[in-house]
Amino acid sequence: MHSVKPIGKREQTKLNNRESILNAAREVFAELGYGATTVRDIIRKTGLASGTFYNYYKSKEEVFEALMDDGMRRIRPRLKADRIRSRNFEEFIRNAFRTYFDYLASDRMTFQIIRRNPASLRVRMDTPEMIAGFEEIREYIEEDIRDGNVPPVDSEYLMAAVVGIAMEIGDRMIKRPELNATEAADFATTLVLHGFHALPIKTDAQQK
Amino acid sequence: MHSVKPIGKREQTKLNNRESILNAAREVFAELGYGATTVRDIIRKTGLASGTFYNYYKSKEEVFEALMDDGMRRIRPRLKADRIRSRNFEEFIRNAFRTYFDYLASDRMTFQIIRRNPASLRVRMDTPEMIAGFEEIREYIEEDIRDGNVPPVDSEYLMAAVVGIAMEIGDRMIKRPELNATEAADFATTLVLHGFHALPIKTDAQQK
Amino acid sequence: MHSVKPIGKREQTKLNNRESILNAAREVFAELGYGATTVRDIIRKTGLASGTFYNYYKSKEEVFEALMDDGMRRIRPRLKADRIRSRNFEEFIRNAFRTYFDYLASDRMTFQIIRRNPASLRVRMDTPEMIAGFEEIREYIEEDIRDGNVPPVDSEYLMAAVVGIAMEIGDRMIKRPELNATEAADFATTLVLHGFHALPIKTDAQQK
Amino acid sequence: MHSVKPIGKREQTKLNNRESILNAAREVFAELGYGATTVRDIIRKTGLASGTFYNYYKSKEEVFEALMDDGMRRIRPRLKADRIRSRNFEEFIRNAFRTYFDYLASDRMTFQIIRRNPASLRVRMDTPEMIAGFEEIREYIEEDIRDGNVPPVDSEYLMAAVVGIAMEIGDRMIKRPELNATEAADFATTLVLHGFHALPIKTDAQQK
DNA sequence: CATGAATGAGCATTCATTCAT
DNA sequence: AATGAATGAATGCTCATTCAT
Repeated sequence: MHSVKPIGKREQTKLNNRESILNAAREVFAELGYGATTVRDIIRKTGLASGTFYNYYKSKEEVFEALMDDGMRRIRPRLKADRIRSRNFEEFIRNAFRTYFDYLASDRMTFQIIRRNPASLRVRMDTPEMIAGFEEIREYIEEDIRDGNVPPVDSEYLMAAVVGIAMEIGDRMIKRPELNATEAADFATTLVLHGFHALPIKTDAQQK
Repeated sequence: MHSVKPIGKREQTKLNNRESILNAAREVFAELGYGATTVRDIIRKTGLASGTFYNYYKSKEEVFEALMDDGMRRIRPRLKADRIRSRNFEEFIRNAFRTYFDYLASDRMTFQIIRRNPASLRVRMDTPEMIAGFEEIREYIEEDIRDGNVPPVDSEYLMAAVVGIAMEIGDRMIKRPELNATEAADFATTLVLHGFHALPIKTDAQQK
Repeated sequence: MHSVKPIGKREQTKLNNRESILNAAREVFAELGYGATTVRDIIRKTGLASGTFYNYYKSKEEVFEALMDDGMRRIRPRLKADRIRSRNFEEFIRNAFRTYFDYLASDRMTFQIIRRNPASLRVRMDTPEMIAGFEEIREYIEEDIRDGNVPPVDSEYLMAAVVGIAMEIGDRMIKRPELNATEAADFATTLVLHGFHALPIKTDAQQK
Repeated sequence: MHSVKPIGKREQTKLNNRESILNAAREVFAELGYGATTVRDIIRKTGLASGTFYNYYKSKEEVFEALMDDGMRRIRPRLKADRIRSRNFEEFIRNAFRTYFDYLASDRMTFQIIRRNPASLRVRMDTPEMIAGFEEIREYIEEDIRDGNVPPVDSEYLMAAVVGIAMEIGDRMIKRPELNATEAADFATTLVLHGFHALPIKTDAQQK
């Protein structure tokens, strides 16, 4: 077996540069917050020449979008897998929350962009990839409605609720001293499936 | 009968200026998005001299914070009233969602700040007032736990879920052609109280 | 008698700054040529802060235009005076050329912008003021046509010819070791009035 | 029979590239104006790689010069022919103007470089070729002075006047709705030969 | 307390040019 | 000879902020 697609030195450099910029951006965003970050900050951390940056992205917005899309792109296949291996809506919701909180815990750094900011300004970008991800969830819901597994509810609102819960709980989760994705997923799942009075009881160990 | 609290001409001017700045800011933020707005833009719309601005606020962050706090300050008393007149947790949740979605519908403009942005960048600022508002909700929950009205669940996560649901559903609501705060409140309430299978059935009239 | 319009310190500064910028620009343009000059070069020579420049002009084009207009504005009244005191077209042409070449000789510097450039790039800006000046000449011609002093010729072309002659001869004049505006004016006038065979004979003294 | 000067494939490519660059430059200059045009713009329109450009010219100045020279080089032989076939100075002047205005009408595009510019900045480059062309005219004049056909006038000024008339009238000509090189040539010729009162009368057809 | 011009640090961006491939 | 990504100096310009009036 041999390398199917040999990569020239030029191609390699380009790949590396793109990667460098993304990494630098991730760090700077996490450090300074999105609003305070300037293109120059990213370039500085990159070590590349300023002109080079513009061969890859043309604004910090574009880098940020790439970063967000990157995250979403990693999640969506898992979400699709969740969907396939779940036997019913309950299971899908459970798996999806689990997937999301696990991912969050592992890539904590990217998502801390949100924090740090002096005035704690939170930023979220609805990139095409993210919107597509949300829509996918919505479609799953509609499929289940069609199949009679879910009552004919407002699928957009249900999706929104799921997303909102994931975001806010996820946000609190990564601020806690020790990350417990399972706990967060259980909480979110139960709430969506059965409402607050079915929520897991908090044992002493979980109190701070 | 006389004016209980006579206001000097100077005081009045100060009040007016503060108000002008806030209004100008609200409009500019809604128009340009938070990120793209500069202090200059706000000043320009104000008609005041640039130096004057700094007698009131010292950055766009501060104005934005004031704007957000303003909203929160208007909501919190209502939330407290909701709390008082509610006989149980269920009622409180219902009233709180209702209050929030009604407010959102009435002050749609301020909240559209979030939108508009070319790259659809969403900005949210966790001002002290907002955090306090969230904490208040959390305390209500804990009170109810202590009183045995609510099982001893993770109050922070429950609060986060409620907030997340309110935000995301609220967000979708104001994007819909006709605003229906009742519908949104019913949806959110039922989800939190009994889970998704109890959600209101979508009638034909609601489908597009 | 007293100063009718006392000028505050602020006004004075503004006047001075405008003047400084214009002077700096004139020098830099003369030194580097129009094309090679950058706004920063002008600012540098000015000594003012960079932002200050933009309070007065918003590009080098605008400064250049101001400079050109400035020259034209100084000439036009004299041209009008020439017109008034001339008893016929011949006299007007003679006086006008004379006025122009005199001005050129006195303000040689501004017009040397044109020169110096490595590739000897010549630049001319048709500012509104200049166009107006040309049109004025044209109108004088048309007036004379109406009055029967000049045959009904193509006034635009005649104006163009006069302008072209003035420019090119003027250009050669300021490059000569010693400026002789009278000689240039005589030459141009005779050519326009009677054609080349009536041109003044060049004496030995004038040959180089 | 065989090709007298066989051209290798390499030579052909080089010729093509040179041609491409010149054509691209002509278009870009006409579109953007000289000042606003960058080497990049030219390269982009060319389709060649940026490095390739530098194998042929080393700046936009050089390309512009080549472009101007190109025009001059096409005119000069015709001017020389005019000279030869003219029996006297009058005829030469007439033919020369005619040649120039015809050329202008046919290559209108190149000369519109001058126009277009937002601030109506007019650019003229005195390339060696152009200077040589002007000098040639001057030499013809001096020859005629030596031969006694023309009185001993200031040949530089006369040449300058002819050039100035050609330029300014030419400029107006190409701005007119329908190009009439004959009319322009007649006008210019008569002015130089006999002065303004001999100028062709403008018939009604020519008035707008 | 209002005013608004001056300030200059700092930013985004472009661009001519080089040079390894 | 052609290519096109990398380079980094340099530019135009904005902006928050100050402070004399």
